[in-house]
Amino acid sequence: MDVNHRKVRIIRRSDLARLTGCNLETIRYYESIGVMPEPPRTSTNYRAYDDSHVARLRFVMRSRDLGFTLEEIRDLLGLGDGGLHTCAEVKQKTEAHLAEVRAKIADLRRVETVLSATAARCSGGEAPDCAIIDSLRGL
Amino acid sequence: MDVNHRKVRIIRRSDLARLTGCNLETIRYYESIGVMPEPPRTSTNYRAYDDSHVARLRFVMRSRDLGFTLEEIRDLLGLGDGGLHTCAEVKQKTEAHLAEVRAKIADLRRVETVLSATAARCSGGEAPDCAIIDSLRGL
DNA sequence: CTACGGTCTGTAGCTCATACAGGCTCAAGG
DNA sequence: CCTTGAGCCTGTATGAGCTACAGACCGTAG
Repeated sequence: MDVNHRKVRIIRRSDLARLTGCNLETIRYYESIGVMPEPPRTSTNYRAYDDSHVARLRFVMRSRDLGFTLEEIRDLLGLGDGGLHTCAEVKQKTEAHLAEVRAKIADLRRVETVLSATAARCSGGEAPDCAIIDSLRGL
Repeated sequence: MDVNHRKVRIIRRSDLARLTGCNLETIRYYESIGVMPEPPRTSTNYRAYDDSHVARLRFVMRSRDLGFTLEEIRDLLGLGDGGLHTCAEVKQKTEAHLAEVRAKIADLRRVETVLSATAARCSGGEAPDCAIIDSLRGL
């Protein structure tokens, strides 16, 4: 009869951090900006999370890894005024983001080309003169 | 005999912004953090730049475009305590940065793969259920 | 009972800018 | 000469996305 007791065993903030790999303080930050819900509290005012919070935070972190902004994540979660509610809306957002990611890759490839060409021109000597510096100067 | 007069014609902050494409306020910001030097002032306290400032700011902006942080740029310019003074040091910094850029490209490519696969699975319908959301949830 | 560690809140700091308020200054037009 | 509008000056606020710390409270092992 204390099955209930076992089930209700709470997850503290530090546990949630450990379970998700999220920084402890970031959890509180996410709560403050509405990306994570305000959890129930213990009688002594400690945050009491459960499995749903773990899943939600993992979702948030995974989306962040994929480069979505916190605003977009709020949208994806269907929160806030402009929450997305249909699959079509979510797909549209995802594709827009995908386009951004591809543009960023193209940018970085240009950067890579310039940097590797620049480094290759460098003598690597002890002198303060440097081909890299010169080329950054646009000489 | 007023050759000197012609030579000393000053570049104002707005001119520097126009010549480099840098935002007006950003110039002042760069000065405050030591990436740009404090220029001489006119008798009425206006900043008085010259060609060397134009070159320097172009160097900074080009480096920023290539993804160097302002801290790294300070290093490249040989400023501050840990200023780089030899070609070898500069080359080392450049190659480290190049490695970061390549890592970032690899990251983004993974993101691209996930996002495009996810978007492809989406029905795009009117329903609130969504394959994208589900896959972000890690189901 | 006393330590030590975890939690609470609020707030400051970080990076890389951008923007605005309120006060000077400069150049052109009347 | 005076006015007017643009441009400059300073300091400070804002933005995202966190991170960190101070000072107070709580909880548990020894």
